[in-house]
Amino acid sequence: MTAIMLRADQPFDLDRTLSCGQAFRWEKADGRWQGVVDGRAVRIRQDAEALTFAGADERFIRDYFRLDQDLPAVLSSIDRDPAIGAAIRECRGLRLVRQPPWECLISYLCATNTNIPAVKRRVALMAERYGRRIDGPFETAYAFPEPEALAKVSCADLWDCKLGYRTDYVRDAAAYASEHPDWAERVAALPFEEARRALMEFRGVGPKAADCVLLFAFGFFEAFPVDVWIRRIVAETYLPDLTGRSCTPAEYERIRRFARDYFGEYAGYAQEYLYCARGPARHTE
DNA sequence: TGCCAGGGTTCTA
DNA sequence: TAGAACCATGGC
Repeated sequence: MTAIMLRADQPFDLDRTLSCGQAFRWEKADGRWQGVVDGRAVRIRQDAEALTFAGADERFIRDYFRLDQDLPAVLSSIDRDPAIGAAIRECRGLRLVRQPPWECLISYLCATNTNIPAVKRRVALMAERYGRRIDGPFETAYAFPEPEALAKVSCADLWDCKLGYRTDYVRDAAAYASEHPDWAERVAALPFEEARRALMEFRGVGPKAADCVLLFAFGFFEAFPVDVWIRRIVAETYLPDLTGRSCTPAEYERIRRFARDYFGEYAGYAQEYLYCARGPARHTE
């Protein structure tokens, strides 16, 4: 086991960070989190300012959890009103992790019109069946399958991973990514709006999924994904003239541009804090 | 049992 | 171009 002593002036809340719904491969048992990230089976726990972990080195842990990002400065920049202020107080220490782009893309392809437990199940099934088995600090861990591995899977077998109508989207993305292994590097090198358009070239990736991948994998912090929860919060707090229940493309565009102008370059952090602090109907872990 | 969920695509007017 | 229909599944 390796330990990091966190700086008192740089808050970090492991529980908030891993339970807020941004990543789908972590589970908590006996006070410890275990998950699979980028081919590593990682076990980690937090006791106050001590972060103890196995399965990865300190550099990887710092990079994945963005421990070197100045979180107080980020939160100060988005703390614009009592609503986001309350979310910041409730969830202080939540950090946006740096997810592997390929896994993040497929995870959010699987996250359309569904709930978080179902997404976790789909991702876990794909990993168990088509991912590489990993030795680590806990038993039977599987890496998320590489594009080449998923591209070879039959439609029926992928369907059996509970993907439903998303099956063809995953197969198409796997075929493309295996033929263009530099796809993520090319997206990362683009300006934000161009990167967004590039991600939406994948069939099954619309504005919401693209914004999630930009935020959670590529570190475009101005991305502001609008799901049903965020739309509800924005309508109640910031844009009361929003009508109806569905989010039309024009409305999505209006909300994300409002958020970028209002919260600034770290609007994505505001989104995640509002999402994490949302009301009592939250999902179960 | 019905509604809802980290939506997107396709069809139609 | 906007709105409606449709899509599979699982939690509650």
